[in-house]
This record gives sequence, structure tokens and C-alpha cells, in this order.
Amino acid sequence: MERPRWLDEREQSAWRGYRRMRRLLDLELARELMRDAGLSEPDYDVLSDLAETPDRRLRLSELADRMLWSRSRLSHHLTRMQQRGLVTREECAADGRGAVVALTAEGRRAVEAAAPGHVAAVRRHLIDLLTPDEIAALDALTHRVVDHLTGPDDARR
Amino acid sequence: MERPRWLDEREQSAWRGYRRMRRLLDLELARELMRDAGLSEPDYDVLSDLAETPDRRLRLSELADRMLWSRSRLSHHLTRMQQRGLVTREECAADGRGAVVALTAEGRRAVEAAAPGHVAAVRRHLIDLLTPDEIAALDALTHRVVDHLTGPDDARR
DNA sequence: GACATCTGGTTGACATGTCATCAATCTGCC
DNA sequence: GGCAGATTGATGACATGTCAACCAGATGTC
Repeated sequence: MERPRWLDEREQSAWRGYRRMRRLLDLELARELMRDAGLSEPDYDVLSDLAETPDRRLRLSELADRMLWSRSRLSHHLTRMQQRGLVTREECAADGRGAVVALTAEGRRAVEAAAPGHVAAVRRHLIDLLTPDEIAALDALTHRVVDHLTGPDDARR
Repeated sequence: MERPRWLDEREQSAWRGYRRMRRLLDLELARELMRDAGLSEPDYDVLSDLAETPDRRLRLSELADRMLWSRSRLSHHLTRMQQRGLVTREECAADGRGAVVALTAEGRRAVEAAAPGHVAAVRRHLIDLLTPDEIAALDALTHRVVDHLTGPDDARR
């Protein structure tokens, strides 16, 4: 192994800041979402992804891919949400193995009630604290990193 | 509730990019760290925080605060790490209730073996993909958000 | 000094996420 | 058609994180 190139001071500071922000932002957004809407962040993500599809229903594998979740995790989480009446499972006509998740009326009500407050929280704790330039930089940089990580496997060693 | 100010296109894109990056970066760094060093990210964080203190030991509450973990979580995690021989618990001379975590020789070996590879991964998947300006922007913006979130409670509504 | 209260840490019950495995079904190939 | 192998989703065992209750020792008040 070559001699490691450690992070310089600025890089170190950015990396630590990123991780600290990540943690604090997560905690706060989750806290407010639970307090104001009774939903966890994973709940909200599932519901809002479903609410955005034309049919308000998706194949499990499709949803899992969008959310970057394992199928197992999604399956477990959906059974919990199903028990709370937020979603239902349906058979898939096109593929006998497949299943489809659909938003229930109650699930729809839940996201619609939660969304304004959640967006406001994202603004309050992140977006509105940044300059337009910073938002542009964040946009560019995150997408570059995402592209790198989803590129050909050998790019990841 | 006032009419919500939704995110505009750029803001939306930055927010989604951030969350996607967060997830993918996490998965990849955790995957490599486990594969190359047999440590989880929480393991690594505990060990490297300890390794950086002059005495290689810390009060539990101090460590919990630095890591933004609950005491309960830290306590559970330390008993697991203790069973693997990475850390030990000691009594605290100054406060009869208190406890101190100390790095074992093995724990020290583990971080020192893990660190170069982990730093390299952070470079490869994040730092080295950014321009100096972007690093500076990330540094500034994350710290501003952190300061906001750790400021007076009423700033958070 | 004695009592009430606070604080540091542990614990157990429970929620959530991961991993390996399984059954059903689909696909490609003969 | 029929079989081998791949894919889809469910499931159970286990690892990890959260929450509330608890104990022991510190601190404050009279």
C-alpha cells in the first residue's frame, strides 16, 4: 500500500462538516416529521414516491430501485405500513411472481398532510440557509458523486 | 398554515442529489470498510475518536456528545466492541457513577490498519471528485447548517 | 446531615435493517 | 413441450438503534 494521502485541513473540515450536518439534519427532520405527521422518514419517502406516480402504484422492485433499498427491506417495511393502512399490496397481472404496492386513500391523506410541513422544514434547516451559488454547487457536486458511484463497477475498484 | 413554498427545480434537484449521494456514499464506504478492515462505520468512528485523544480514553458522555449518539446507543455499541476486544471500560476516579472507555492495543491496531484505506476511499468517492471551490463551498455550507441546528432551540421552532 | 432532585450509565423490550434462504414463476434454449 | 437457470418477493434469524425504566452516585437545600 502506498503512503496514504491524508486529508488537508480544508478537506478534513469539509468532510467532518458534511458528516455532522448529515446527522443533525436527519435527526431534526425526522423529529419534526414524526411530531407533526406521525411518519418516519422512510414512511414519507415511500408514500411520496408512490404519490408521484401517475397510477399511485408501483411494482415492488421498481420502488426498491428508486429508493436504493433492498427488496427485503422494502418488503418488511411495506408489511408494517400495510398494517397501518397506508398502502396495500396487489397482484401483478403481467407477472405472476410480481406484486404491486398501491397508495390507500388514507396513505394519500397522510402524505398530503405531511408534505407542506416537511418541505418547510427542509427549507428552514437547509435550503433557505444557502446562497443560490451554494445551491448550484451542491446540485452539481452531488450529482457528480452519484454518477461516479453508479458508474461502471471498476470505477469503484 | 400558509400556502407552502415548494422547492423550485434547482432546489429540488440539489435536495434529491444530496439524499442520493448520502445513501450511495454511505453504502459504498461501509462496504469497503467492512471488506478491507472488518469494521462497520460506527466501529470506525468510535475507534478513530478514541485514537485521536491524547490518552486514548474518554468519558462515555463525552464520547456520546462528540458522536451525536444517545448514551444508550453508545453503551450498547461499546459492549459489543468490548466483546470483540477493541475497547475496555474502566471506572472513573473523579466520578463514582462515571465510566471511561479506553482503546485496547488491538483496537489501536485495528484503526491504524483501517485508516489509510478508509481515507483513500473518502478521497476516491468524494474529495477527489470536487474542485477546490466546491470543497470550500461544502465546508462553508455544512458548517452554517450545523451552527443553525445546534443554535438556540427556538431557531428550530 | 438528611432529603429531594439531578446526572451518568445500564438494561430490556421493541422497532428497524441486513443477510441468507425459499418458493413460485418466468425466460431461454433444446 | 420441458428443463436449467434467473428473477421476484416473502420470511426467519440475527445485528443494530430507540425508548422508557431503572440504579447508583452526585448535588443542592434546608
